[in-house]
Amino acid sequence: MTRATLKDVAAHAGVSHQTVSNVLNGHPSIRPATRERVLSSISALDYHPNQAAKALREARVTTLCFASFGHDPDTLSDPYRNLIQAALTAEANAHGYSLATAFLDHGAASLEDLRQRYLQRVIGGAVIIGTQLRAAQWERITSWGLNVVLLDHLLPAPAHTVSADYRGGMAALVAHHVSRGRRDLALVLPTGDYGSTAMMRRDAFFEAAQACGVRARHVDGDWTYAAGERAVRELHAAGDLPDALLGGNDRMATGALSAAHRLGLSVPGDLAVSGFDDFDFVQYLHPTLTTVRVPHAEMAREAMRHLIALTGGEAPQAPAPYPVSLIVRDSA
Amino acid sequence: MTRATLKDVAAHAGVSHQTVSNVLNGHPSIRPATRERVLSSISALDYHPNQAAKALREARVTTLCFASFGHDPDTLSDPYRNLIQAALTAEANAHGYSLATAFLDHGAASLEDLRQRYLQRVIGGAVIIGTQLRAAQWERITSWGLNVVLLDHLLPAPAHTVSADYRGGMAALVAHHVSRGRRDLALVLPTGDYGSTAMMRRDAFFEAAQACGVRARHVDGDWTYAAGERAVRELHAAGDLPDALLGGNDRMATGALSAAHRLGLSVPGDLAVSGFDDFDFVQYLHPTLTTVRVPHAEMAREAMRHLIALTGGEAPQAPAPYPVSLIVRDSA
DNA sequence: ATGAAAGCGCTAACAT
DNA sequence: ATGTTAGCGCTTTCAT
Repeated sequence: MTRATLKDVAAHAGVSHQTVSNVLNGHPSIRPATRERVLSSISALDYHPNQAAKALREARVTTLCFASFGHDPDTLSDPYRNLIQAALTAEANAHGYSLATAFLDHGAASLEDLRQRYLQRVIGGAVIIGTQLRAAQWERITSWGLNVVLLDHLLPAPAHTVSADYRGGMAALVAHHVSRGRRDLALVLPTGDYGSTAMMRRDAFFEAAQACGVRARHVDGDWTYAAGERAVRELHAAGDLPDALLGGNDRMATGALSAAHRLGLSVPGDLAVSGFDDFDFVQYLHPTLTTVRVPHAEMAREAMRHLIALTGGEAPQAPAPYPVSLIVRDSA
Repeated sequence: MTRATLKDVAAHAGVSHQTVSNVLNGHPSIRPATRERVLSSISALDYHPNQAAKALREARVTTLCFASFGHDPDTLSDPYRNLIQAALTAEANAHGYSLATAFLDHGAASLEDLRQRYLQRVIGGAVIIGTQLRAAQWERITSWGLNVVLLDHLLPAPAHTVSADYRGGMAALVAHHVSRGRRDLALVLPTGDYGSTAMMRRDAFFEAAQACGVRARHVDGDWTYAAGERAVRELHAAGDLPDALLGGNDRMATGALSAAHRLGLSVPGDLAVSGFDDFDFVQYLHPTLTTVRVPHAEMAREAMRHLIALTGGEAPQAPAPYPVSLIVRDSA
């Protein structure tokens, strides 16, 4: 079945193809009668504009990209990604853009792939989840000229970033643990590259703990369930278990809970455990998880709006960090 | 910065633009010397073909679509979606296609959106997760002429489906529960529409239970954590708790575990709990979850290969159901 | 083995 | 208010 083109509609309505185009693009100075005739021809022929032709002629790209890290199933299946993807897709579609996906890693090939898609006009911009992005990679990407908005990353302008008030969230969390009598806090987070919010949260953690006069330590962990479990097991094996373990995300907190169960530790009796994100499933853990809620979906929508503005040549204002909130449940 | 076109490369190499095109598309009858010259011009000018122009001229679409259900965070954040999306993306990119995403629901708008994208030549085909697809929706989609491959759905040809051996998996699972002394099994699954694998698994469940001579019942649940929790709570409230609860997926099993904890039931002592999927996080539940592993990623790759073949005008053979395997852990 | 001409479906610029 | 001409960047067809 060969689909109708502008010309077919024009012939059917007895006007020039340009008039049809004008009607479609809402141009002024079209006689109502003509407009009516064109519109009825359009629906009679079930005409739909060819986006490829439009894109070529207008020299603009109608696909944007969502890039995130993770090849292993554990990282891939982080609910975080899904929520963000859904929000980005909805926002992009609402503005007439399609959203493609890219999965990055720390090798050269995945970045090269993204660059190819940019140079071939397949994608016009990208929202990148920054949590695992390394400084060198960021520099490469910016050197291409691709419009990029970073989620969960904090870099000075001219970078475009959307982030949450992790500093405030961490301060509230530490205060909560201390108010419950905890005096020896361990935070599991990746070491973090320049601009990473992990770095910022770690700093906020130490500041807050120091202000409260309690012991604070940092344990390295790469966001996975396994990392949370390992952290607790190693601290326990070293005979230096803290009285509160702060997971840098809900997955690591889940792993920590699991390790506590296996070691026969009671939570929160022997060890308080908290997370960061507030994903759905943490209400179904045992015990239910105390965590910091981060408005990932709203942040993603803002990032997409920002990207679309950039793509349209605007210079949108940097959004303020999004407020987070402490959700107290049973684990801490 | 304006990017190089075929003409620019041609001028730089001192040949016609057509010759450059021939070199790029690996046409025969190009003198090695010419070819060399063209290639060096290409890299000198950092030329990259414009996909929009190519797509227009070749009248083909280079973007495929991944469509799945779910607007609520619980469904959205099912790890299932992520694993499948990553596999589909990798396979699509490997074949030179981009992958867009669509989120469907049971309203008319989301399907209309998909249809628009098809008619506007934005997407050339789709892989759809069938678990929540209704018969009426499926009929609408097929009426368009869009190439579609269904994941986790079972419809007779000419539908294209990729599925797993759920029947065999269910039989093995029931046999396992019975071998551990269970005599009263409850399965939580949606009621399921025509072609849904939920329907097939439910049938297999009753057949297997009957063959073993044990009691079997079906409880309605919509794949969410909340549904699993509700199932256990309601059975318990009714004073007719089974001795094994089979979650139709890992999320519902997780919810069931949570309910058991809150009701003070020991697992697997008072109640055995099993899942279906084998996602990463079920190893971190307490107790660890006995489940049936489904090779979602491999199935997704096969679905994408199938779709790409369809898009290329081939008539690929229907793949056999993928084998599943019982993973015994602590919960059953 | 290479070049010239035509046109995919659309919009921008100009003419009427 | 509408029609005509030109061309986005590429590939297909046909000449040379």
